[in-house]
Amino acid sequence: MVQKTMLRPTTKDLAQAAGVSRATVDRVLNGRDGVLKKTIDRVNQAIDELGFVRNLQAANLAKSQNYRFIFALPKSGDQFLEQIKQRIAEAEPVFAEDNIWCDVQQIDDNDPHSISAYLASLTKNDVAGIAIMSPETPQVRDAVSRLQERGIAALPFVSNQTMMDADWVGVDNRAAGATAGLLLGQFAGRREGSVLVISESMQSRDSLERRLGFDQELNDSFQSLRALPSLETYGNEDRARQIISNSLQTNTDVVGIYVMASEARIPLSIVDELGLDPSIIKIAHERTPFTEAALRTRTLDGVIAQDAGHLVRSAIRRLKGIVDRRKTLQSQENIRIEILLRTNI
Amino acid sequence: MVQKTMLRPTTKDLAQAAGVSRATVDRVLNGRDGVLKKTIDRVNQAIDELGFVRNLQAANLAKSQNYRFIFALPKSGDQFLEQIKQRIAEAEPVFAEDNIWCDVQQIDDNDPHSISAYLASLTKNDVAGIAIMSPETPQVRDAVSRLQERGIAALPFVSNQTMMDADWVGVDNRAAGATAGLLLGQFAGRREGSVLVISESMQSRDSLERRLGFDQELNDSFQSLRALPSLETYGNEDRARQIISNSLQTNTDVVGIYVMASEARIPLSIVDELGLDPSIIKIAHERTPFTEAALRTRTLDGVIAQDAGHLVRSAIRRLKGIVDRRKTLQSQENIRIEILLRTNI
DNA sequence: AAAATATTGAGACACGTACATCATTTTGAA
DNA sequence: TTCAAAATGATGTACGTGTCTCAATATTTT
Repeated sequence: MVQKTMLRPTTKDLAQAAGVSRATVDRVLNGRDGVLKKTIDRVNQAIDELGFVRNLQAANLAKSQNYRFIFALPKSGDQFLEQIKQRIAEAEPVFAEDNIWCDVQQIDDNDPHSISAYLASLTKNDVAGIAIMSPETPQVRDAVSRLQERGIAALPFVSNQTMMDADWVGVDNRAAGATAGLLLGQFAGRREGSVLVISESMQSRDSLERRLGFDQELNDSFQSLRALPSLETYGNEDRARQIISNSLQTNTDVVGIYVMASEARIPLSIVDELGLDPSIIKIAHERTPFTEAALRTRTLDGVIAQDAGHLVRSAIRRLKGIVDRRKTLQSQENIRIEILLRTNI
Repeated sequence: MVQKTMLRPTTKDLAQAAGVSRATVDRVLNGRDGVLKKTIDRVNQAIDELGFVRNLQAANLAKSQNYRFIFALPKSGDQFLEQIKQRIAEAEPVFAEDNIWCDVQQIDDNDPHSISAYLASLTKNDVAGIAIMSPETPQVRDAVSRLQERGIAALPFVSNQTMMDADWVGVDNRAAGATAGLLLGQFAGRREGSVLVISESMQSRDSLERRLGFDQELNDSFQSLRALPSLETYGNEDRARQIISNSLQTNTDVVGIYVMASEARIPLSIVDELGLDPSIIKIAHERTPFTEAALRTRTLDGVIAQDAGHLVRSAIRRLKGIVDRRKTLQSQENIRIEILLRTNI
């Protein structure tokens, strides 16, 4: 049995080392009560000495644990949302072998009541965890807490959450805006002039934070550039055309355009129609088929992105980590602010 | 048994659906012979119909499969190598619960013979897979093939492999060099002048490919910039000081410096000593404590990096994927060329 | 001291798959 | 038809843990 000593210790070994029975080891490991503190310590000491790590696979098998996760996404969506759905679908067969099953549930994100009603309807039997992408409202906040009380893992996902809450999946939008500012400022060289800022709406926290970071960076490091007030398209193409061309007529010294919205296609097509000086620096957000193509054709100079696949997988891993009550790897779950240029698409 | 139908099907269900015994299902699933083609088809059809996915955890338990992986790294190392070792150590406790155990083995990478001797000594019992970071030589190449023949998963890691071989973990160094070129070119604005290129040695494939991409990008898009011949430091500080100051005296029109070596500290400190015009654009490779600090203090304008943690985890997942004979998620294993600016560190 | 309670032990079964053995059926060839 | 070979079935054990039940102690209370 020389080999035996090389293998990882089991609860049986642990019981022997601690001088207790397997039943007691189980009581300690799973935090059941009715065990003397002295005994608990003895077992924990043995755990350290042996370097015991529970076999998660065997444990899950015994519990017939399965990981059913739901991604609650908004109904109406841009290309970035499509990317996310695609990544979820892509991840499915791979995660399936790990006993992880993901469903997408699309919810009307304009109606906080319907979201919280949906969340309230979920049982621990239906689902082990849920990643929620929705604007932050008190209703949703409440529903999330109540989910957690019922033992369902819940995780804010990508969108619009307060920075206070460390427990979410997404990027620091202020830093993303600052990065956009730095890139635009540097790319503009020593030119002077104003910068067009286009967003879909300044209602969302995303937009506000990006704008904050962008302005701050421009103020700090590129004082020759002047950021104009945000133009809000409300997702309406006609309106977008109107306000963009208006603004370009009024401001003849535009040297840069920052498209803050995660749907860059409409604003950029309009800018393209207007036939501006190609030396004007254009920065947008999120990797989509459109922005990729635009980078290649040099219609776009840079893209600030968060990797949709990474977001999805990180959410899944974090949900699983919560269910397993285990430590997650912080550095892995830090979603990076990516900079895409035409050379590193 | 309403619930039962909602759970994932087992081999038992599969046997029933296919109208065969569990033993035959086992024969089909594990590719044993002595089964009629007709029967195999019937089982496969049932697999599709039921959406059967084998329970990897249960299978591993039954096989008492364990994943022992080795990272074979060079002995001599820069800060980037330190980063990698740190990430491996960091990943350890997290992967341990998944029954994955990683060891680091440091090898003299100047001696191809000692590497291949080491690789030849490994048994399938010792180790399930190995990630190898070493310059490409015929000896190593051979040793790797022989590893695979013996059923040990082997994976080129990070360094110096031919682009031909799709099965490796690392970034496209040509694209990384091009990205450095694009960033430097754009950041330099419309200035004209020459660009200092500093490397440790042009012997390695890494360096050659980076240089290739860098030059190509400068030629294509920034013709006002002229890249000087590579300065090779050979990791020697005195030599570095000598050749860098020499070059700067000869070329008074330097507007940018590209540090291609993964060890940026020495060249950049020297440049710093010489007290150059701070408007000179400086680009380096790899995230290290030094480059992070340099970005913050604006000593450095941009860093092209590959995420060490991502590299490590990707290698582990890929090795595990090979051992499990399962499909891996391509998009996940694509190592991104990261651009770090001071706003997105 | 007796009774009640708290703590621990011993053992069995389950989870889904791998793997082995032996029995039975089917098939093909002589 | 008969027999051997091939194909399939039936069944048991193992993997490491979770979760029961019931018995055996140890400790406290009355």
